[in-house]
Amino acid sequence: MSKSKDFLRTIVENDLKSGKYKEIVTRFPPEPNGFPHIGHAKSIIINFGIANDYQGHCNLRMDDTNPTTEDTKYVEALKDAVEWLGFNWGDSICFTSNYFSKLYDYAIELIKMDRAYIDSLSEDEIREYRGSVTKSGKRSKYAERSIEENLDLFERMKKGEFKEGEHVLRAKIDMSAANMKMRDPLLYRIKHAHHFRAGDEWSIYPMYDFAHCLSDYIEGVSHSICTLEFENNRDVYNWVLDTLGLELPHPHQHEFARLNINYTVMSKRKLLELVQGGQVSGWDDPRLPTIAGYKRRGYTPESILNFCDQIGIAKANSMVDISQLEFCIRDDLNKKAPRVMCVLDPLKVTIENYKGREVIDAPYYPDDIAKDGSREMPFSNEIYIDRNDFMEQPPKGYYRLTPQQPVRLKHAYIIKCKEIIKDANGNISEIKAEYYPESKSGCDSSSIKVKSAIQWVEAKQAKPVELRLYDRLFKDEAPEGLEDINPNSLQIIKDALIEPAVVSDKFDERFQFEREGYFYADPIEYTDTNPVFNKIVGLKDSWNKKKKTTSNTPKCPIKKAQIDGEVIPMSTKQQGLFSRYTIDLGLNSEVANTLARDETLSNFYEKTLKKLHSPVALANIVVNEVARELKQVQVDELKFNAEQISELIKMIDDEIVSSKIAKQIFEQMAKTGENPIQIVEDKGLIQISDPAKILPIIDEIIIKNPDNVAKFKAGNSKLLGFFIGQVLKNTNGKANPKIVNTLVIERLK
RNA sequence: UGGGGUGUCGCCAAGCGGUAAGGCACUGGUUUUUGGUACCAGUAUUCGGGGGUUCGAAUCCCUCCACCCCAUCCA
Repeated sequence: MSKSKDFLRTIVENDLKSGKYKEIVTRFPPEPNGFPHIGHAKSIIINFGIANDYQGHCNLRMDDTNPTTEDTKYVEALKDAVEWLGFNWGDSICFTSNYFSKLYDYAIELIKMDRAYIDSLSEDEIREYRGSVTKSGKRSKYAERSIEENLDLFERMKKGEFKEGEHVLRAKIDMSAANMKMRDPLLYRIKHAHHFRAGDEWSIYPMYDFAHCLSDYIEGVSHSICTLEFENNRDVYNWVLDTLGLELPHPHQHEFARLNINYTVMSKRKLLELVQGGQVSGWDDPRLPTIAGYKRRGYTPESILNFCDQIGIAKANSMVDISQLEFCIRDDLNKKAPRVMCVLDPLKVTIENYKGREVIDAPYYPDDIAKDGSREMPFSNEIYIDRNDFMEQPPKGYYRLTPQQPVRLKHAYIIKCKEIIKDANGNISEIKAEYYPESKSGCDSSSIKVKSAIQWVEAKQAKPVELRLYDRLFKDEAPEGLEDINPNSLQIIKDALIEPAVVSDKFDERFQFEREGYFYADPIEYTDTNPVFNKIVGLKDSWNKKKKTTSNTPKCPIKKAQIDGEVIPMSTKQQGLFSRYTIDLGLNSEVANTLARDETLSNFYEKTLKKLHSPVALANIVVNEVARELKQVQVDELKFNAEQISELIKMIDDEIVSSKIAKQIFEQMAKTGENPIQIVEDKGLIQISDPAKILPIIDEIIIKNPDNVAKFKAGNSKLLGFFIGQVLKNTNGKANPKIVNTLVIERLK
């Protein structure tokens, strides 16, 4: 856990520390209308992970408020995903549909408070009345219905007396809110649909904005973590809980950026399209980023967990490179998977000087993996090697078998090529070779040096095996649609040859096929007579890469030209202030500009000026520090006043305190409203300017950090900040930084 | 365009006024009976741009720019 904390855990820790919540409760709240994908995995890992880290609890909740799209089979897939990733949801899973009657009661409460009403506008009218992002909306005339009428209508909606679309329940908030989500959001709609759990009991179903916050509340959730697109919904979330006057503490919503990975799609809609359109074989197609797909392909839960841990959690929309995921599965399997030999594209080799046959005992793991186990490999004069591992006219740097270059058969002998047999088309059909009898693996006395060891299988006893090689589903990094599909995303090899022990021993279900990649016995279609392996991921291949990079695309760091937008011109009044500030008071134009354009700020500034004639220093603190406070609160809410600011500046002018300390004092003033002079007295913040006091500290630091001294002397001037920082730290910030600065430079000369 | 967010290496991502973490990718080298693994080394004079404040700014202030989300009776 040396890794730095993500922002959600920081929030959780602060909330725990401040006592806002006694216990951490999170939830993973998918809608059961599709198969979960790796983006859900990220959410699962965040929610369950945080609950685990802080001894809390995470609910698995099906957000089943839309009966027309949801189904039990998705519930099962979701449960399976959570379980596979190794998390536990406790006694039972939650369903929003369990709360339908509670939710209904809350809605009635809202109606009784006159904070919700039955609207009878048509769907189109509702849309029209909502306005747009730039135009405010207008409220429906039905908003004026009496509470009694609303209550009556709502009950009849529930009973199913109306057709779909005839009425809806809406919150009464603000039709001209800048946040579109707050323009009287819909709370309930009529749906005469069969719900996969609630059956036909309900004719009305709650909307997300109403159901979600209340479900969280009902379950005692403390941190309701969702993705960025719900940021605007947070206002509604809080409105519902606040308006109902629910007992504190309320749950709080926090948003993070959803996961995107290049060369794939992550939206449920697009995934559904691929499945329904037959572009893939189903939700568990190994090319899909679904949990079912990864599982079928052979990914381990650990690799997904690790991946999510590596990519972190933040609020910036981002696109993670697929190579990061591939690294994680390789990294995991490298430690776990037994190595075996499989020849994807067999080329027959006859070893002419080898007689008889033998059985070689070959370990499953290489020396650098501390695991035991071995299998028997038959060997004879007829074997197969991969067609790639022989070249008649090799390029420079080719390590494998050539007419001139011998090669080792892994775990067996060194062979050399004697003759190349070709068919009528000139294709190589067989190699005649010779072996070196004294070169056997483990007891090699031949002293022949070879550049590499290749995989092979014995011809008679090798088993045919079907291999399914997967490539990325899309050829485009950010695919838009079906036209971006990679036509070669699936390659099936029917006649690969594998060593017999893999099928007979069943040592494991995931293997590394040496020099090829990691493969997984297909959990559904594998049989002993027709073994099928899915390629999980290839090994890194620096040879292949080297060949490709010859036609490297040169990097052209085209920097987009920054366009400077137009600045709104100043009013005449502002211009007057501006020239007074620059000409009469000698402020720089930037500070004067900021001041002149901001009336609150300039008023405040004028007041400080009355107490102290130090126009530049006062302007700086007002523009930089006071402005920050004013972003949070109104002027009349400020804890400090202009007079105190003048006092603070006076102390800087009189060199009683340094500007660094002044910031510290200012922060305290902003927090408590204490008088600056009082703060200085209480804390003894008077600055130290006496070189006699500072020098010994500098010398001590110089002795303690010989490396940095050397670096500094070698020209690393950035280190000046380090030394000054150290001195300031040693004096609790009280040393006069200007003096420290000159003293340090002098000492290190 | 109103509102809400986000910009730190090719891709993720720490950092919250005092030497620009880490991972992936990439490039060298060492070890290796996997062109794998492991190990070592290299890789941002600079944090979207421009100003300002400060002894000192990725961090504070101003301003501009770019991208994402919001006008489903979806979630």
